Amino acid sequence: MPDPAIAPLEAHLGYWLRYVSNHVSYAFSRKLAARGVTVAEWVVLCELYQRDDTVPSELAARLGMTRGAISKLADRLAAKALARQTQSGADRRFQALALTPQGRALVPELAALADRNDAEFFGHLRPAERKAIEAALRGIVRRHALRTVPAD
Amino acid sequence: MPDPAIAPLEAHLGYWLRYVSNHVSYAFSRKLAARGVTVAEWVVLCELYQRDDTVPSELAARLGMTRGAISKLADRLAAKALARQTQSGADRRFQALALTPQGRALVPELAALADRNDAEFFGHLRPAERKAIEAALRGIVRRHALRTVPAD
DNA sequence: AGGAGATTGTTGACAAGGAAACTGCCGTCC
DNA sequence: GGACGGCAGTTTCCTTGTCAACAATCTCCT
Repeated sequence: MPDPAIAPLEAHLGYWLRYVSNHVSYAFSRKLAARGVTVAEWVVLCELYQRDDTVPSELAARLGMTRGAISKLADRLAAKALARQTQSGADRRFQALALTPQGRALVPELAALADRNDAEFFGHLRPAERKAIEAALRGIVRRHALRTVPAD
Repeated sequence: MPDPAIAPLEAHLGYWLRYVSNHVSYAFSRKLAARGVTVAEWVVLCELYQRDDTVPSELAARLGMTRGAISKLADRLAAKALARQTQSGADRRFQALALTPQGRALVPELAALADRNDAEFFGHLRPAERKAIEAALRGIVRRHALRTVPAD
């Protein structure tokens, strides 16, 4: 008896999603690497840029990462002098993160790289097409009540 | 002077792509974990199912992974008795991989999980919508001539 | 023939994240 | 007021992948 036929990987939408997503992230990571930053670090920097003094556990929840991962990431950012721990609140358990001036100055440059990367991959799509895809993806997020989970 | 405003992460299509892709992969990995298999292992098993005696370097190129990664992956599959190395060709450098009977029997079950996972996330989309997204993603792959992540 | 160069798979060092145990710090309940 | 449970960060170990160096093997060119 012959082996049962199975659907090839390319028949799954999830396959193409992951395929393209990996390439987009990879291309972006190359651009960021030229500035000595990783994608995960960029995401944290971006969060801190928009809301400074954010607490690690908050970041972990928002980015879908472990507190342990954030802890190490914060160390790396501190080693690069892009962020530092602050002791703002009264509760000494909370050790918020804040951008250093260097970090704050860097974010807009990285944001430009992000814009460029997105345009590079999706700029050729017609606006309606873009909107449709984004709406579908947002719809999936809403349907599955996805909130916490892996950033990478 | 106030900080320059930057586009939020959610303004980028790449963000949503990665977000959803990570969730889909994560959900799939949970299903596979129940069978003691990882996503990377599943991909290799699937390749071998459709074309046995595939050479590691070919797998590496096709999957966008390093030869070293494939080597370790092959070790893991061998340890689980799902695949084994064969010495089919004349060139003794090539040590092709082939599924064991257990591995071959397992693949259709895993394929069912993949089908279920895909349906879970994308089954609610109208066929036209599905096709449009897949076409857009395929178009991006074609436009950028993505085939292999330049691993080295 | 025979050696230079390329290719294949393997191995070791490193990076980055998850899981779980551990350390402080806080609030509550007696 | 003091022990106890709960929460925030850290640390340790494990997994998995890349990178770079390596040995074995083949190809080609003279």
